Formats: sequence, structure tokens, C-alpha cells
Amino acid sequence: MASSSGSDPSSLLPLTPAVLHILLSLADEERHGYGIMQEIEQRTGGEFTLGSGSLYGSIKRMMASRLLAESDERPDPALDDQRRRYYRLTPFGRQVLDAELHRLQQLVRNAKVRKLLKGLAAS
Amino acid sequence: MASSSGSDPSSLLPLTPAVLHILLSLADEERHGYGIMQEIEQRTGGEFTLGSGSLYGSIKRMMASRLLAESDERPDPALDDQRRRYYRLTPFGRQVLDAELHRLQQLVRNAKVRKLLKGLAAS
DNA sequence: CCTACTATGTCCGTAACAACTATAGTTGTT
DNA sequence: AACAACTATAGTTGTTACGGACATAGTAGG
Repeated sequence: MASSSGSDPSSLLPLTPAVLHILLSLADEERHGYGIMQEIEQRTGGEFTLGSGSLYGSIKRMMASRLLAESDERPDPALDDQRRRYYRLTPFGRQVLDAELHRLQQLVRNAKVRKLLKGLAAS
Repeated sequence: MASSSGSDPSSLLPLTPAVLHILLSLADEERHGYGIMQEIEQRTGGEFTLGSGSLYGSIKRMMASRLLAESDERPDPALDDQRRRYYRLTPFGRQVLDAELHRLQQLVRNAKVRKLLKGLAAS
């Protein structure tokens, strides 16, 4: 085996929109469920809304397939809320995100070559 | 309403992988079901395989939502097969494909800005 | 006290999906 | 002509993903 984690990252592709957005949300920092929901709504300008059913269901599945892990670290107690549960990407989760982003990049490039999409110089 | 077709193209986003690949497959030319299946397998290098259940189910739904229409034109009789049913994008289908490709392009760009993905000069 | 917001979670119906099966025409081989 | 392999469309079935509704409870503000 080449790397370290469970299985082949590309075997999980393509990701569902919910899973992709959750991975993107946790790429920079740990977040709790409700925070993930807000970040996605904010980042997509409200175009993509994640319902609580999709959110917690997706998190459960992502934990089971080792994309996410629950974090023990708590932020500044003044900013904390003891109900919160914080999640972070596992190394495997990062590999899967990377693989999916590359797949999408390839897809967009292909569309540009076929002139289905305008290509900008420094995109 | 701004354009012409049924409703707002972006209301159907994000597309399922099956629907996106079918639209991409029909972007350049009309194809029949089996031909769509083969083109997708070829274009993705075998990474994405569309089973017949997904294919014909997706086509049915896409016809219902006016993304596709059945074509009356038949190719050279020598190359034809009377069982075939040919499909083409409707103007609305093309709008939806365009909207989805722009959404993905934005997503890839965002990932590059956040340095989750390497950005090439002329991508 | 009441309301709104934060926060996590379950339940349920619907839609999408992949694998499997059915059916039948076409092509190539012997 | 017989047969197998391939092309082609379509239905069936079981699983998963999803979103909305609901449940529960803590926190903040009027």
C-alpha cells in the first residue's frame, strides 16, 4: 500500500454535495456541527443549505468511513458551549478531499477544452 | 422571466454525477442510450461507470424536467439500429449544464485561493 | 415569562442510485 | 442454420442520501 489510511481515496468518489461541503468546511479549522452548517451557507452565499438531517446523517457516515474524527480540544472557555462537538479532518479525509478536488478540476478543464466553458488566464 | 425555458436553471443544482455526465455526453452531439454509456466510460477513463438502471432512470427524469428531448433524426441507415433512441439537449438543458459548470469552476477556484489545490497558469 | 437563537439529534417519506434481470435485435463464426 | 457474443432498451429491487419536521435543551434578551 502506498500511503497510510484505510483504503483508496478515489474509491469514494464522486462525493455527494453534502460530504464535499463538509470536508471543505473543515479544511482550514475544526468546527462543530452547527458551525459547519453556517460556514457552508455563508461560503456559498446561501445557494447551498444543509438541513440538520443531512448534516448529522452525513457526519455519522463520514465518521464511520474515517473521513472525520471528533476532536478533544476545546476553544477558549469564554467562547465555548459545552453542548458542542468539534470535528476535524483525518489524514484520510484530506486525501479524499484532495482527490475529489482534482477530479473536479479535471472536469472543468475538460469543459474548457471543449469550449463549453470560458477559460480565464489565471483561473 | 429573463430567458425562455421552463424555470430557473440553478434551482436544479447541484446535479447528480449521473445527470452531469449525461449532459456532458450530449453537449457536442446527439447520442443514444448505450452510446452515452460508452462515451462516459471512455471520457472518464473507466473511473465512472453508469449502470443501465441509473442511465435509463436518469434519462426518464431528465426528459420529464425538459433537460433532454428525443430526436427524430436518424443517421445513415447503414450505421443505424432501429432499436436506438437518440437524445439531444434542449436549450434549457444547455442552460443547466452551463450553470453547473460555472458552479464547479467557482468551487475549484475557491479551493485554489484557499491553497487546497495547486493553481496552474493556464488552467 | 416568553421568544428567539443556538445546538444536537432522530424519524420519515422521497428521490437517486447500482446491481440484477428480462427481452430482443445484430453480428460474426463455423 | 445454429450458436455465441455483443448491442440496446427497459423494469425490478434493495440501499443510500437527502431534506423537512419534530424533539430536546441550554442561552440571551426584552
